[in-house]
Amino acid sequence: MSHKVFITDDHFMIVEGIRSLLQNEPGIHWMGHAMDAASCLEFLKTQQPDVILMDINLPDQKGTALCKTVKTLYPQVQILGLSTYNQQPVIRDMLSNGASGYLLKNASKEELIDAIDMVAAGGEYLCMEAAESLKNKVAAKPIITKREREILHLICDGLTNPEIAEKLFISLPTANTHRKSLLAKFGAKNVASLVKMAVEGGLV
Amino acid sequence: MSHKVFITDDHFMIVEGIRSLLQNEPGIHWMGHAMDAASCLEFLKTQQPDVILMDINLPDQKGTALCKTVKTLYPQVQILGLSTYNQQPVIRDMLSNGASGYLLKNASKEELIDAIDMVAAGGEYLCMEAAESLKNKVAAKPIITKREREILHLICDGLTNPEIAEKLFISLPTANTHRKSLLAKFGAKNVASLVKMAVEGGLV
DNA sequence: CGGTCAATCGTCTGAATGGATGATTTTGCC
DNA sequence: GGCAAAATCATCCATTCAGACGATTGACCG
Repeated sequence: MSHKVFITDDHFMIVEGIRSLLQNEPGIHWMGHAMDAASCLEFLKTQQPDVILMDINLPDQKGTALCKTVKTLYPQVQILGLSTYNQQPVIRDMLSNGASGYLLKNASKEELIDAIDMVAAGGEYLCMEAAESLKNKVAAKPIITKREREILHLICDGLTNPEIAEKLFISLPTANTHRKSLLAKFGAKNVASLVKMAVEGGLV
Repeated sequence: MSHKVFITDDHFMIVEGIRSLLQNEPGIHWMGHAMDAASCLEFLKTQQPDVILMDINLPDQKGTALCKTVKTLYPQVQILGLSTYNQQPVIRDMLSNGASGYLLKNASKEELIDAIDMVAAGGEYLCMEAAESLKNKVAAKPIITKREREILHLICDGLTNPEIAEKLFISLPTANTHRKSLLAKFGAKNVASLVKMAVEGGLV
C-alpha cells in the first residue's frame, strides 16, 4: 500500500530535494508541499496525508505549535519532525506535542523512507543523533510562568533588577524574587548560565 | 557558456534538492558534491569548478575556514555561501574570507541560478535577507584575543571570577580584567547581554 | 470552602560584579 | 633591538546579585 506524504517547510531546496527523492519511489504518494503553517492547515481541510514531514522553523508559526494543532484536528495524521541541526529542547517539544518521530536534514534517502514507513505504520522513528541527545541530556526545559518569561526576556536583554522593576512597575524585591525563581527553576547558579540556557533553549 | 558548479554540504536533502533543480538546467554543469571539507579539498586537487556552493556548518570544519583555504589555493574559484538561517556574524565572516555571495536555503530556483550566474561572472550576490541584515546591524563581532575567548567560554558556562581565576591559575584581578575588556569590546553592560551576544554570535 | 500557586512586597547579608586607573611582564612582529 | 599588543597583577569603591528568611493578596480549581 502507498503512503500519502505531504511536506511543510519554507526551505524551497529541502522541499525540492525530498520531492526529487520520493517522487519515483514505489510505496510513496507525493501529495505536495506547503511553505508555511497557514497553507498547511488550508491543505488539510480538503485532504489528509498519512504522514506530514514538518520543519521546526516556519515563517508564521513554530513547528511545535502547528504540530499540536494538526494532531488535535486530525489525530490520524502522523507527523515527522524535520530540522537542520540537533536541538534537544525542540525535539522534546515536538514529541510531546504529538510528533511520531524526528529526522535531521542530513539523513540519507533510505533513512527518510524508513522513517516514513515506520510512522505511517503507527510506530515511532528517531534519528540516531536525536535519540542520542535525548538520552544524554535530561535538561528538560522548566515550566515557567508568563511573568517569569517576561522577566527572563528583560534579563537576557541586559536589564538589571532596578531597571526591570522600573520598566514593569513593580518593586525591586519583586523583580529580584522572579529572577531568583528563574535561577532556581533552571538550576542555574548565575545569570550567565541562565541566559545561555534560555538562548540555546530558544526562549528568547 | 556553461558554469561548472560543485556543492559542499553535509545535508543530503539539500544536495539532492539542488542537484534536482540544476541538473537539467542549460548553462549549468553539475560536477558533483562533497559532504565535508576534506572531500571538498580532495576534489579540488583534480578539478576546479567555477562556483562552489558551500554550507556554513560542516562536520569537520567551519565553512568560513574552508572558504579561506579554498580561496587561497584556488583564487579563481568563486564561492557562494549557503545556510538555513540568517546569521549576520557568519555572513560577515564568509564574505571577509573570500566568499562572493550568500544565499539562504529557502531561495527559489530562479534566485539560485541568478546567484550562480552573478558570482561566476565575477560579481557578487547577496540574498535580500542577508543584505538587509548586514545593513541594519552594525554589530560587528569585536576582535577578541585567545585568552579572552577562553574567559568568555567560562563566563558563558556560568563560572564566576573567583572560579575562573582558580581554573586558569591566574589571580582574581586578572580574571576580572579580562571580563571587563570583554564587556567593553562587546559594548555590553553586564554578563547577561554579553552571554546573549556570544551565544547568538556563535562564539560558544 | 480550602488548597495550591502565581505574583506581589519586605529585610538582611555576604559575595560578586562593574567602573576607574595604573603598572609590570611577556609575546609577537617589523 | 624595539615597538605594540596581550596578559598579568593591583587597589579602591559603589552597585548589583544571590541566598535565606517570611508574608500578603488574588485567582483558579476540585
